[in-house]
Amino acid sequence: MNLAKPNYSEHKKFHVALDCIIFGFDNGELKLLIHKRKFEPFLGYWSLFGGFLKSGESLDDGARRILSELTGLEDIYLEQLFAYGEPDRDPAQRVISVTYMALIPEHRYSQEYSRRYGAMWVPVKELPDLIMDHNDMVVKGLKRLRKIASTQPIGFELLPNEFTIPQLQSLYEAILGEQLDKRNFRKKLLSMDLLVKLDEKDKSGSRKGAFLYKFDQKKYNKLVNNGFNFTI
Amino acid sequence: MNLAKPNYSEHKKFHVALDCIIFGFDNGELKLLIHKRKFEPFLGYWSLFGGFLKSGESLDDGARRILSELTGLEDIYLEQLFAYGEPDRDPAQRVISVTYMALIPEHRYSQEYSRRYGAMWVPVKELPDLIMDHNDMVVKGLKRLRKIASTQPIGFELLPNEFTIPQLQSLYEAILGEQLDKRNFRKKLLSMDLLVKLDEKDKSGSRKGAFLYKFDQKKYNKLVNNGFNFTI
DNA sequence: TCAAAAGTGTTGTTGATACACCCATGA
DNA sequence: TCATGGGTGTATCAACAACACTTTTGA
Repeated sequence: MNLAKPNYSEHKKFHVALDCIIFGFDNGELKLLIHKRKFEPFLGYWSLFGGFLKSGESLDDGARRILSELTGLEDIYLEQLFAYGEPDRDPAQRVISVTYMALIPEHRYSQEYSRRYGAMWVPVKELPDLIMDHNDMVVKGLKRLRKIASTQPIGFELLPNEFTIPQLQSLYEAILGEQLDKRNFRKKLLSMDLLVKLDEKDKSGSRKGAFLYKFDQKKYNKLVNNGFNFTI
Repeated sequence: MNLAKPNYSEHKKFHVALDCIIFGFDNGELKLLIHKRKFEPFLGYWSLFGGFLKSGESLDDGARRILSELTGLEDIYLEQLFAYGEPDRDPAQRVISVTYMALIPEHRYSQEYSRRYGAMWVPVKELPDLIMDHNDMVVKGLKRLRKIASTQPIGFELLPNEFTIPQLQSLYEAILGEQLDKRNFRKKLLSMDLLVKLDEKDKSGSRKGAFLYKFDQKKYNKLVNNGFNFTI
């Protein structure tokens, strides 16, 4: 073999897939969007949203394409997590899969898409058996979500634009899997000065109603430039 | 197209490469092991240690194989970092590359291998231009190293089995890129009760000599099982 | 009028930081 | 004897955890 000028073609090629771990939050529960797989092997079994990488697109582009094809949504939070490549992970053929974590406010995902793709939101605590190594992917994704959510303000990606403090707390409790003290939580959040209080109240959760807030992205960006670190 | 039973073969395949970001520590400096690339394109240019994934092996196995081929070392710390897939990242042909971070105690890497592969330890602060997106990979790798080193006891992977507290501190200073107070550092480290003090002193660094310590992996494992969190 | 969730402050504890001097030794 | 790096303790401050009662309102 001529070491100096080998042709890449002597090396094997592989299918590359992208699998999306899609988190949502509703009714106090952290959920995952899964669907029934549309092709063999494992046709009809619960699976993450996935697809194959195409020639002209980057990994990020591919994940974004798959997500928007299957949900109709653009501009959603998406982040690469991990590459899976056990030789026998897909019984049909060798596939390298790169996972992405996506955060979707549940109300933005339409019933129509849900019907069209046989998709369902399931609480992460009651996750059914998924195909291949998809359950491992979710476990790893959940760990990453916890880590990221406690060091960056991504929780807001899972809520409507306007939300209440109790909603936000309930979201963090679901993500972190533990109860939080409401006084400490509120104190901490408001002390970071990232939320804008609105005049309006949301009365859906209680008779008294809770004030709505918005996350101030610009202020956050400024703070970060000055060395600020978000923590919950 | 029959959605129910598509054949994978309708999808494109890609070369998959593994690139190793190899950190070392010597003389108070954090270093990176790079070498002159042995094939076109970019023959003779500085590059990370890399290679192509083979059919039967997992990503981890592939990274481990490449590392052991190029260094002669087994049993070294290795962890997957990130997948790179921009369509034009390799001008010759489309290649998806998965990076791994490796930690090698510098004294374990032999001159012989260094000569054989044209490899060199360079301080991360004075990194030359590397091929393609390898500089990006290193930047990302360094960030991950900082994060991991401050939450898990992996610093020891970069030192000899027996080391002194000042050595350890100097390593952490190099990784974190900041000076640390020696009293606080020592206090914190010893309070975790993970180090075993030996009777011997290392006199290479000073006339007085500093006591040698060993990291107690078993004790650490036990502590972790009880919910212990390492932090520097 | 009452049930149910929203909202509010203080205190104690713990962990992080800042800081200066003596010790042991080989040259 | 002196220059060099090793080794030690305390005081202050900030962040976090624990904790209980009042308010509002629709039914």
